[in-house]
Amino acid sequence: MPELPEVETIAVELRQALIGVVIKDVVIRRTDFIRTKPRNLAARLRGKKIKTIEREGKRLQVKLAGDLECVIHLGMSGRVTLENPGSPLLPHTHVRIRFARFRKELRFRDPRRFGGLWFFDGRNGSARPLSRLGPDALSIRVPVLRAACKRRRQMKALLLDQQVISGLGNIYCDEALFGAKIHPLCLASDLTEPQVRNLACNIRKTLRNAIDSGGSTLRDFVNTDGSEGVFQKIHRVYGREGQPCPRCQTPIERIQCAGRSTHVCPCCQPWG
DNA sequence: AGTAAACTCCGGAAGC
DNA sequence: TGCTTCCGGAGTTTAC
Repeated sequence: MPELPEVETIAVELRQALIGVVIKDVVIRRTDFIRTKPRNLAARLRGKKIKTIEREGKRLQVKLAGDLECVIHLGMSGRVTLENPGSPLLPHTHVRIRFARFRKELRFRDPRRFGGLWFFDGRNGSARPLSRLGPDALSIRVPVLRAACKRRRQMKALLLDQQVISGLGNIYCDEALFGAKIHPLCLASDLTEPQVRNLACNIRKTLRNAIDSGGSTLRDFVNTDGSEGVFQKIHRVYGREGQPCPRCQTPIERIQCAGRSTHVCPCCQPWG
């Protein structure tokens, strides 16, 4: 499940490899994986240089020469990889991008197809069917969070809303709320000023920590049972139902919040 | 109006 | 072994 830390790691790696690289051609194996595109996309991509690669929330934004732009969203099961052109195509590889004078090709896999690619130019750019993103969670500031918390809404539901704050998914919501000792079902409008400050700090810290350990840990575990190892290393409540809270040893509980499975320490995160 | 819940997409994984 | 059920990011729809 690529969340902000994974997307950030991917952005760094793609940037190192692909800035200044020129596209040779694009193989679209599933047309509906391309969610929006200008006319004659394939022809327009040919020969275009990659200018910038940025992360915005859980999305990747790739800017190309000639006012072309690509937004990548990985959804639940999306993977983007640089591979040798000859290596076997894994199932659900929907798009391949090959380059001039760069040996590897970029592949997009996504079994569940919750993700996708959006291409824009000056003409379709104004009507993007992508929602506007709130301020980035990795650098969320107290005044912004304070303003968001004026609403009478369950705290976790608010944090999951990408239009309020962008980048937090199910896992890091639980982790940040645990860090701040705030119950996910708390009304945002009931938070005290110290709680807001603490939460802002914990959102940044949780994500930064995941990026820092993810960068090395993810790589160490590639092609092994990697996700498991990383999981146990950095998550304190997520996926730990029944296991002792790392702070107070009380068993972690799993509840439902905003339709998502939610992990909480009933002792550290009192409700009401 | 603002919030919440249900529904949609889909296939992997878990459970029976 | 083979079926059914659950799960979820995010947009849309529906209801309170």
